Amino acid sequence: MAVDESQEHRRTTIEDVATHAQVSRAAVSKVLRNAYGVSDEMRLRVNASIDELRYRPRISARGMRGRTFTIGVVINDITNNFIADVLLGLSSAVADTPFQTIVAIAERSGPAAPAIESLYDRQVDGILAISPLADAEWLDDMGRRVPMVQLGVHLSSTTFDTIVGDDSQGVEVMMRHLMGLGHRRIAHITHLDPAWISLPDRPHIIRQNEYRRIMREAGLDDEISIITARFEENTSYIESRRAFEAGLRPTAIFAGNDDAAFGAMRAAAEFDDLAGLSISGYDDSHMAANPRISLTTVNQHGHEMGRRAGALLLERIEGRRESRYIEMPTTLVVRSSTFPPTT
Amino acid sequence: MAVDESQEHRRTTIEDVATHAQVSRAAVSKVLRNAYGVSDEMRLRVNASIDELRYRPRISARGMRGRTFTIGVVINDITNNFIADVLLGLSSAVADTPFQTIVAIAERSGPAAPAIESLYDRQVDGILAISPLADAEWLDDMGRRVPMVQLGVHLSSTTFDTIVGDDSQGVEVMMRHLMGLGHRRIAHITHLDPAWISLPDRPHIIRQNEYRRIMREAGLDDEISIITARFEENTSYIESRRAFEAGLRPTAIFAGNDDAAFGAMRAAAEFDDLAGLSISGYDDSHMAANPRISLTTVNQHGHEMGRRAGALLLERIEGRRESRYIEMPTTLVVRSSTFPPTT
DNA sequence: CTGAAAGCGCTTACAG
DNA sequence: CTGAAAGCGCTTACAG
Repeated sequence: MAVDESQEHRRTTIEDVATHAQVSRAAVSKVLRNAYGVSDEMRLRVNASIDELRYRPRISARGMRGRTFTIGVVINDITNNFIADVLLGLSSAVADTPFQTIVAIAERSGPAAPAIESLYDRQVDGILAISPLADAEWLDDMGRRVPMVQLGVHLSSTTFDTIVGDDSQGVEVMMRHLMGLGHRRIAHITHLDPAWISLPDRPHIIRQNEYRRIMREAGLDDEISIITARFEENTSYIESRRAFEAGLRPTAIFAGNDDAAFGAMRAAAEFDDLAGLSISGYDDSHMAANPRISLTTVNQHGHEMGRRAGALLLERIEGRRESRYIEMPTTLVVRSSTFPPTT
Repeated sequence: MAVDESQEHRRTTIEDVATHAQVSRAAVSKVLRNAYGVSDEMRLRVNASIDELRYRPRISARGMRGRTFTIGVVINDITNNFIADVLLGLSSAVADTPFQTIVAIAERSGPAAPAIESLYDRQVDGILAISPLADAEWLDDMGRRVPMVQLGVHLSSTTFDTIVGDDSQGVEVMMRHLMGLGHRRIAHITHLDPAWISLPDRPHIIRQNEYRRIMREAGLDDEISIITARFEENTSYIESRRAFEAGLRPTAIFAGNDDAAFGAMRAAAEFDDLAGLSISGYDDSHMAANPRISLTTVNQHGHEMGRRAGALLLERIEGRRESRYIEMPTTLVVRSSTFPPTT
């Protein structure tokens, strides 16, 4: 005997508890959900059995009759500090509810659809999609199928809620800061989306367009120069380096994201005549505050965005159907990586 | 009519597809799973209906009769680069399988149990627990319930597999490096676990013990000094600062983790007489390579660890029952943050 | 208060 | 090749 005891990972079920406590499955179910109509004596007995057998109900089975009490989040970059802040904010909004959060990680520059569908297949009660790489119509359709909040892309929908940072404002305060210091030759680092996506309102596109607009309005059309990289340290390093080698000599670089700014820093360090280059970013990630980095950047208040996204999602799960569109202000954080031009 | 069409988020079911394609549910199920015994004509018809209705089977319902094809990962720090590398490695191992990965994030210094149980409740087919903050017996019991691999803690079990970095070796090469540069007054920054946990073999404990052992064996008992912080930039900044204010003046600091090293850097920058302080870390995170940081550190090969963890987990899911214990070598990465003592 | 029964959406033997 | 039926582990009306 006992030969196969640990072999099969058989789960304890509600039936086991019912047998052990000598009651019906329905009774166990009621105790589980604190439903009305159970005697104290029965409740005690059932709870004892639950503890003794270390029973935990399967969410799947539960989900067949209703909710799974699960919120799914889709992200595409696990090291991104802004996303980490958003997740912390979401946690704070969800903490006192019975909902659990699970995260699906989409491929870095790959489509968000597989990750979103994977959550949908697992029957989450709601989805938070962070800057998803997906078509507007596809997202619309998804919003029809499951309560959804989208964070980052300036895209309003009738089927899901949207919460974005005020990217125009963020870029404006940053550009005003740089121009105020006396910079005119300001380059911008942007993120290249894969060719198959045509979603015009992703944050980096807005930032790039605003950069162009502000340069033009300042009469600096000729100084506009864009380094096309990715919002990631290494690609930004490579592309910045390539641009510097090709002769680009701005007095300031405004990177569309902190990681891209870090990459530009690394590249600039390799050119003696770029010692006086000002560099700024976007996101106010943790390392931006490091004294050796001390990056001027734009804080998007990710924690608060995540918290509000969580609140919106809970409302939707509870039945709200009208769409919300929220734009949150940003804050300029001035540090020592930006200073007046030295040439 | 049509008043409630978008109101209820009703899902398309296998029944809907069967009706639409004029076949039985069993037939749809077979097409779904590419099972034998379906005529080409029927397959075509069913697939057409599936596409038209955009039908996706519920994993929950599927899971009731078998697997959910889901791997659950538990992490406690979303911004940690080492963990990000592990996740990428896991993805590469799981990429060509039907398994999907979902992540549950445990509270930063809180117990891992709720996150692990949440995955278990959702009936994942296997769990990868990264440096879980949990009792050994509790983990043992969990391993009996579900295929599990634990990464990080030097803890061998009969119910789950373990994969760890060779922390002793990592500390040894780092200490040898520092001592080789001529350092004798070497301080160590460690991580403080919450009081309720008593798992002696977490990585930072091993690192601290090795540091002590090597110092003693070098006859440097009197120079041993430990800064107790957390493996996180800000706490490390605060505690390092406090130690410096109290008069601690090492020539080198070996932090048990890169983020802790970054915090120490920030603190040291505030003391003029610490300009010649060497600082090193552990993990080889992305920012360690930044030219302004250029941190000497230990690479744990997180990607490879994650890949092997994924392979172990798949084996377990396929039925292996004997436990594996794998220890992976580390590599010293020397950069410019360490140099001979200046005093 | 308590429990028998139906049902959620799938898959799996099993007949035909 | 095709489908009717049972069953997975829960919850939910509904009787008693």
